[in-house]
Amino acid sequence: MRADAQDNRKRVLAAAEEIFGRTPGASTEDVAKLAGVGIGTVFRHFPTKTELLEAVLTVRLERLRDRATELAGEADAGAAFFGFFSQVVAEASTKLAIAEALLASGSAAGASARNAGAGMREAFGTLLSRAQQSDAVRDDADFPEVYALLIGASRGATAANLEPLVRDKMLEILYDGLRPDRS
Amino acid sequence: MRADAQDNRKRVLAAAEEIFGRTPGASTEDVAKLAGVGIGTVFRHFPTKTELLEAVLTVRLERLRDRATELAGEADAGAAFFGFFSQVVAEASTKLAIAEALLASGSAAGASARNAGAGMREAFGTLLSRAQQSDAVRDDADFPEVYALLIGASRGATAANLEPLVRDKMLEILYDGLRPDRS
Amino acid sequence: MRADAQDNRKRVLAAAEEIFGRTPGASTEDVAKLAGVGIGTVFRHFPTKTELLEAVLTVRLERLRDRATELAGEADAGAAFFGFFSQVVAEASTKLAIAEALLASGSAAGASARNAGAGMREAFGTLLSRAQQSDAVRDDADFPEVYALLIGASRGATAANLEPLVRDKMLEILYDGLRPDRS
Amino acid sequence: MRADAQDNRKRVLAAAEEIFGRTPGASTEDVAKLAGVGIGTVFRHFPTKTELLEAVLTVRLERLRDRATELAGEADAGAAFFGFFSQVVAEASTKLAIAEALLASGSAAGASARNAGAGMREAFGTLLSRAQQSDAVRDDADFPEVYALLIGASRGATAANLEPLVRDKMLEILYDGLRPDRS
DNA sequence: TATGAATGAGACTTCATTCAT
DNA sequence: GATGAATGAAGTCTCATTCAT
Repeated sequence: MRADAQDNRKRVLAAAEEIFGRTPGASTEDVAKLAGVGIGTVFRHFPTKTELLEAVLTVRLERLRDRATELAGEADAGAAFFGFFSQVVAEASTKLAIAEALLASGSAAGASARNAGAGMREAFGTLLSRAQQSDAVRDDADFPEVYALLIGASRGATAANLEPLVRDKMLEILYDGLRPDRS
Repeated sequence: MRADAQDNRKRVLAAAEEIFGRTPGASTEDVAKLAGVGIGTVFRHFPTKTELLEAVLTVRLERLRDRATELAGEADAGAAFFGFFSQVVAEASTKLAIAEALLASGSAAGASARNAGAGMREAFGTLLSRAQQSDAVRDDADFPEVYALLIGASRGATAANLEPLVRDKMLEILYDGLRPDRS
Repeated sequence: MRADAQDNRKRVLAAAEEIFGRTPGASTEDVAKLAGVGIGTVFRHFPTKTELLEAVLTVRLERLRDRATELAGEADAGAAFFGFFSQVVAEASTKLAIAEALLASGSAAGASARNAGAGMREAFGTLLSRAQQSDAVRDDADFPEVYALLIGASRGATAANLEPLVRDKMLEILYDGLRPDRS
Repeated sequence: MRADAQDNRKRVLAAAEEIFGRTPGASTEDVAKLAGVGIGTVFRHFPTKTELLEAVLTVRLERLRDRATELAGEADAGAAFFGFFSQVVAEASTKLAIAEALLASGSAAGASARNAGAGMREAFGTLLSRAQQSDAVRDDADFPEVYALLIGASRGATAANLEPLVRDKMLEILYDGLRPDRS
């Protein structure tokens, strides 16, 4: 692919992330406008609106996966786990809007997004295991429910449009539930 | 209003609840078809798609409010609180889809839905206070964060499409966080 | 026809005259509301919106015909002619709106309105002849062009939404053209 | 704008002028069909039916303004004035239908049409003044009533669907009224 | 007869997608 | 490759007309 084509692809992707993060119902034309390209260019790189949304979601998920992988190398496993959890929740609103837009487009996420999601979940699973091994998280919490809590906290924070302070208090309650019994 | 008109109104509302619960992006025509009436009838009862969505959401919220009010009379305040919490989460998926559809229709919930929402929150607040007075829920948990947890758990369960078993384990963790310190 | 049916018919007609005079694009429902009857009643008396409009127009035209016939008996033929002319122009706006509504309904005026129109034109023709015989109007002005002037002045006054003063000055110019040569 | 787009814009405008001139209540689809383009194309060039109608009306008014301006340079001021008057009346029917369609679309003419109208009136005012200065039109006729006569004659000719001969006789009467007193 | 709820064709408008330039 | 004009299916909503109550 030519260099300028590469460039355009990136600009479209960035524009899409911004627009769909704000307005899940935005039109493809809006994306083109923000990216500063013609609408034809958007469709050349992403033959379908669904594919564009998937690409955006994939980028987001890969970023999270990378962050999780990075944190997996840290010494304090508990801090790594809870730090990642908090960060995901803090950044949730944009990503969720995108996921919803994708859903509304009438398609479950395609292969690439699914892969990125799987990678992210795997990395998060590692963080969880290590936190449990170092006694920072209770042992009887299995991955599915912890992951559901991550999703739920993200969505709760987004939907209620929580102030950071309230969000932190919500997470503190949740983390208390996740920590091993102190008795 | 005539009896048959009442009937149709109910059928439209029921159809809308079912359809939008499944497919937030559904068309008004779909609702009419499921209700077995002409599209004109839908618009006669709900002059705007937004109003239809609001009506559906209002019904849902009123149902929850009534349930909360009812539980507020029970002897075991802790059981009442956690029972309501669990029920809301269990039934969340449909209601959430409706709320999303409403949002996508470009309007914050109107007066009636807002009222019903406020009523529901108030009743839930009462359940929380009583649970705290009877030492079933920790005292330092204020309403905003607890409500955010309710929303979040609902959305998490819905989004992840959790099996009941996993959902219960998720809630168990959450409830542990909400209970007073066990030390 | 029963007395109350007669009554309803009149009320519908009056309401239609008022509404269509103001708002040529008004709906039949609006007429029913103003008349204080159900929409079914409107359609029972006037099976078609077009027929309703025609009835209204017919009433108007008959009123004008009667006025012209009445004036034909007056002594001063010139005063009668110009008086009628001025009155028609002054009252034009409502009637025109109705005629337009009828036109927009996609039908030339039907039999009854045509008859009433013919009657009115005939009476106006008599006024003109008598005015010419008494030297109040020039002899070389034939009916078609004088009638066109009547229509035109009516429409001009209506369209331009003239103040009465300007309208009178306009008519004065026109009347000067209609009077016999002053040499 | 690309050449082919320019072309289509013109074709749509021409089609609209023809259709709305004949049938004020015509649908946008009809315009598209006559123009030989998809309905989407009509809306791309004129995002609203109202805007399309305005554009058509503006074109018409600008044409008249240009003609008036052109005539203002002629030597015989009287001939210029009466010539313009006659031409406006002769071409009135189409323009009027368009103006009505615009009115029915629920909007007073927008900026561009208003501007064009003002320009036309100004140019017509100049024609009038010059005709008065050269004693071709009576001095006590002010602009408002003369303009009302122009509108009225146009509408009268249109509404009555006059044959050219009758129209000319009507105008002759009107012009006699406008000329200075011959005594 | 009166009522007003039901109907559905048709209007305007949006937007994902295609294709000539 | 890029552009943006063209397309038309689909959605929301209106309203003349019909029909059950």
